[in-house]
Amino acid sequence: MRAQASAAPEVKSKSVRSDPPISALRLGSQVEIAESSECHQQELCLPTGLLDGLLMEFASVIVCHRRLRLGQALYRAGEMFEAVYLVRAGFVKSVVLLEDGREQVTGLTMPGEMLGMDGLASGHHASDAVALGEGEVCVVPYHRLENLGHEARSMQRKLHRMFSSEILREQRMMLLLGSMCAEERVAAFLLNLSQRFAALGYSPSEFVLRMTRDEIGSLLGMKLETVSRIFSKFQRSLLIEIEGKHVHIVRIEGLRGILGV
Amino acid sequence: MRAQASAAPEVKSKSVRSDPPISALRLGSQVEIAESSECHQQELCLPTGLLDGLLMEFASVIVCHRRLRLGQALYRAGEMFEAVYLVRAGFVKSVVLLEDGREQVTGLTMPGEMLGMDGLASGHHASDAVALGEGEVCVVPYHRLENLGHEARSMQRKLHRMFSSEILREQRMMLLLGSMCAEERVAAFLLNLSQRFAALGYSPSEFVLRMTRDEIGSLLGMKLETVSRIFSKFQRSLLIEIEGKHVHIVRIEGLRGILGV
DNA sequence: CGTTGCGTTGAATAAGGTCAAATAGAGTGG
DNA sequence: CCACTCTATTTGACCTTATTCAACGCAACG
Repeated sequence: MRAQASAAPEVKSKSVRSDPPISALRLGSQVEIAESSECHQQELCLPTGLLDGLLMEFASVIVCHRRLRLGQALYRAGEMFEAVYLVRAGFVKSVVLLEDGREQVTGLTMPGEMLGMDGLASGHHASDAVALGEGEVCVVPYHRLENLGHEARSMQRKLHRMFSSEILREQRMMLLLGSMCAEERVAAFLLNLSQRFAALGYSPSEFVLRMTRDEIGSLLGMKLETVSRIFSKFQRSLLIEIEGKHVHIVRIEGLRGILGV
Repeated sequence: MRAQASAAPEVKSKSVRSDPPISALRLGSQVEIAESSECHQQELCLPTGLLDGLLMEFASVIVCHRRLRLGQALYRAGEMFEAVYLVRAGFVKSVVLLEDGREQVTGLTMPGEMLGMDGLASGHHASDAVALGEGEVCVVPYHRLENLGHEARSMQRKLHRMFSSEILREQRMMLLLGSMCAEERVAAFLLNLSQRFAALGYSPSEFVLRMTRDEIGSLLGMKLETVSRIFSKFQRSLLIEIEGKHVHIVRIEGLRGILGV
């Protein structure tokens, strides 16, 4: 039916950007990171100058950038762990596979966020990291991080906090998967995205999903049909407008209400 | 309310111990940690001399031990984060609460394992840690860990691995919650326990659950009745024998089969 | 010895999953 | 530029699974 989003779905996200990009984000100091001039305009990216605290802190140990295209893997499960990655532009999904072929999306990493920390324990990555479109990441070799942590106590602590944040994120995910019904999960998903887009200086009420219904379902522990039905239901209740991957949150309190907040 | 657990059920776990406690565990070196003489005999505890790599490594920064009794909290959500904890005896569950009162058990920590790392990111614990019976933990103040990591690079790496392991554990939990049916979850739960008991030198086929059906259900994302039904079903299929909290795994391959392994 | 918490079980119900069909867009090759 | 294919999405009908509600047994406890 309403399959649409032809020409420029990605471009839209750009037009949607509303807040001033270099707005009130707690920036500690300035940073000598390469300008994101190479960043494709059609991709959601970390606005130049708007850099997450993390990204700034670790700027000095970034050895290189890596471009990714749709479906390309940053790393795969089983590969040697050598670096963690800061997403600079685009979206990356993390996927773990069960022996029997089932797979589950365990995370979605947006610009300004870090991924890859799962590989440290065993020395090998435990999941696949796959780009959901064009993107770019900063490569942060682990041994450099070690040096950094060793030299400055404050750095060490930031590193730990980074790990801990990932633990928290997964904890919240477990809560979602373990104790929410399908509607609540989808509402929580949309609210979470909204908040993260806002933190990047983009509109919190209008954005483009980078995942298919199937991927969203995998992340939220449900089937793609269920995701689709719930999107449609939210639209009928005038909570959102959705057309393909383009989402407009109309009544954010309504979504919050579903979560009982 | 939930006061129970006085004398008997715990004693069973002792009689169950079968493998020699000081068996083939990859111990790196010996350790100068206080003997676990104070360890209550009726509690499952880290056998003297059998210490997890982690526990050994961090022995020098353990400032004190803390006894816990049933239902007592090691920490609660919102409390200041000051230390992580090594479980020496007994079991501890981690619980996170939703605003609306719902709660979910996010983890079960057994002797030799560490908990509390969730508090680092914000400086406040994000979950409650509650003892599932008598127990004892080693208190490892975070600032001491920092020192350790700062001084020795190898220590720093071990610390990171510890964090990473927790991330992996939660990732596996997300997989369980997001893509397994109820029977598979229960089978995975039993197999996981079996493996962890074995690592402690206890029988992998016979052990005592320390959680109620309700707590198990919360951990596995299902209702207590469902847990009970599945235990009964496994018993009817002669995969396990179960009587209250006492479990005997009869056909471990059968359980593995359910997981499609 | 009644009360209370925990566990088991059955019957009814609800939530999601499965299967199938229809539509539309995006991409491909001529 | 068009025909064709492939994939993503939506929706309906039906079915399976797990939850809900309720009853009951058991053991510990005051």
